[in-house]
Amino acid sequence: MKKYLSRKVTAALEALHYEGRVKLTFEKPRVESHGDLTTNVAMLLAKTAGKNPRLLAQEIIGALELEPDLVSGVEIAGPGFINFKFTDRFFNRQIGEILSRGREFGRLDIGGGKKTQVEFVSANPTGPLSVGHGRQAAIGDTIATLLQWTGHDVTREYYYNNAGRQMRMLAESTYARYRQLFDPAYPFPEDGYQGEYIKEIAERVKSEQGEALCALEKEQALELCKSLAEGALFESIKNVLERMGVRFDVFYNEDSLYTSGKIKEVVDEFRKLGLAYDNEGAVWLKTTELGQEKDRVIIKSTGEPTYRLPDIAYHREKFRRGFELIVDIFGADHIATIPDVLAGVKALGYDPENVKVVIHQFVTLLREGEQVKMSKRAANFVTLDELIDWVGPDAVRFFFLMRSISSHLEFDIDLAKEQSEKNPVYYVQYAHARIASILRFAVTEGVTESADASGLQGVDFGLLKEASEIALVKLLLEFPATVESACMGFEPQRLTTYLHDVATSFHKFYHDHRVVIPERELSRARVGLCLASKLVLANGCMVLGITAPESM
RNA sequence: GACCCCGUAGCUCAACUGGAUAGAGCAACAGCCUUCUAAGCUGUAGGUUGCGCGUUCGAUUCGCGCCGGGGUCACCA
Repeated sequence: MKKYLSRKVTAALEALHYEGRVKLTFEKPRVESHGDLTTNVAMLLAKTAGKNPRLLAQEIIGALELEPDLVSGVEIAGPGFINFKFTDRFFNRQIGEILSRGREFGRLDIGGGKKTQVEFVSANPTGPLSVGHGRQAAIGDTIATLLQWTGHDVTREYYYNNAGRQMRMLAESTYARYRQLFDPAYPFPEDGYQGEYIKEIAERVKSEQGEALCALEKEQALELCKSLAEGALFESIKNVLERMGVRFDVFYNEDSLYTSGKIKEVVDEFRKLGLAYDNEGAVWLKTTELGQEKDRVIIKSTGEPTYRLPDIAYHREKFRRGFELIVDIFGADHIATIPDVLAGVKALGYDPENVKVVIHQFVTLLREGEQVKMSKRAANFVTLDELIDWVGPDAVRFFFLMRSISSHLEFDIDLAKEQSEKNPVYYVQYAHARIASILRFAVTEGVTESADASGLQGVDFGLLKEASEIALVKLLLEFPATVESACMGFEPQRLTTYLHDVATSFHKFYHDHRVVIPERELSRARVGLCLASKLVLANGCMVLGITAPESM
């Protein structure tokens, strides 16, 4: 549609010798009465041409050569918009295209097979995943799928660290809880992890090992506790991710950066570049020379690196592994680390433009109208597992994706739990199930042989002329563009909003017109429209990672 | 104090990257099932887009300054 008009208007501009002065764009007007597409070229040209935009528009229209069976109207409106209206035929003939592309409808080629990595969740195995991780999992997984749908070669990656201070504390907490099973007075470390899950892990250690750890040297016992706790936590993390339908291709261990010498390599290289120096026993990175406000420590005086160093090394490895587009999904609390990492990567000779950092804001849970305060240390925090238990994986994913990434997300548990029939996700799924039901009925009544496109050869979709039919078709045809804009802007909420609109448009069509009717040809055309709607809903749900049920 | 995100209907949020008359869902009110799923549809009401300047044909969107909420500012990750 845009392509067609773009060709025609360009030709007109050339005929008038206005070509190349401004960028020609078409947009879908918000208001339906303004037509199907609009362009503002006349207004943009007005300045350089020194003419009234409405007069210019008139000139352009005069030079246009359009086919009347495709375009039914062209008019000048407002300050100088040129509005185009297409014929119903132009739209409804494209239903056939949706049907023939089927489960592929909405897929695009624009990525050109670009090797792309999406890193997300990346929580260290020190506790169960929180609802915040859940939002990240939903966002990351959906962005990854969107990238696949737009023709990128995508790797989903989880980066974790099973060494360091946090893991040490995990081991000590587990060990203390274990010892408390035998001696309730055994002291618990001051900064230990308070959560119940530590006690559960300790119970597991006891059932597997009995009293054996009490007899061991403490260091040895801690080592054992660490690996048992890590194993248990990773198992639960993978389990809950699986419940959400998230599967990673690669789990990348930070430790491998040390054992393979990559960390040292980076430090040496910074020294060689004159970007690293020693001061007060620590190694500093001259981030000031890289456009930052102050220099940063990369190796502490204790000899341990700060998080920046492995992060930089890791990002370099991403480039070295051949990723052309690197997408990092981070929570708002990690925002401060990004400039250092990007500056470091740039200093090492890689283009930070190829790293897209997507930062999402936090999730607030509401229960009985009260905000649920959450802290990993304190015992009161809602895990992702619990949230899924309450509202189900589809609602969890959909809710997490409904809001724009940069907005705080408020998740009302009671609403999602008690009034689930009012969830938008059910609204969308219901539309899909309803269509499935109609198609089954159409088959029973002999309108078509099967509930797919195979029985619809030679159907004349031109028979669809009703307002709610055409409105639905137009909306369905916007699916690929919606996938594209959701992907390019890293804004999955565009898709949830869109699917809700499709469901609304379908419900309205359903309400206005019966599908299975005596007029056989019209009935078959409507079956085609139902099928096309079902495909768009199903494909959209697939991208969002939620189910599209055949019945509810 | 510095930097980042947010501020849109009573509530939760959209708004296709600067377009025309700012839209949905809850909540409120009034209607619609003898018929393919009423988990649905139709209508009413609800707004100075936090406030003020500026940029231009045109601003919820871009810039500056305030106000309010959240976040980050370690030799923690």
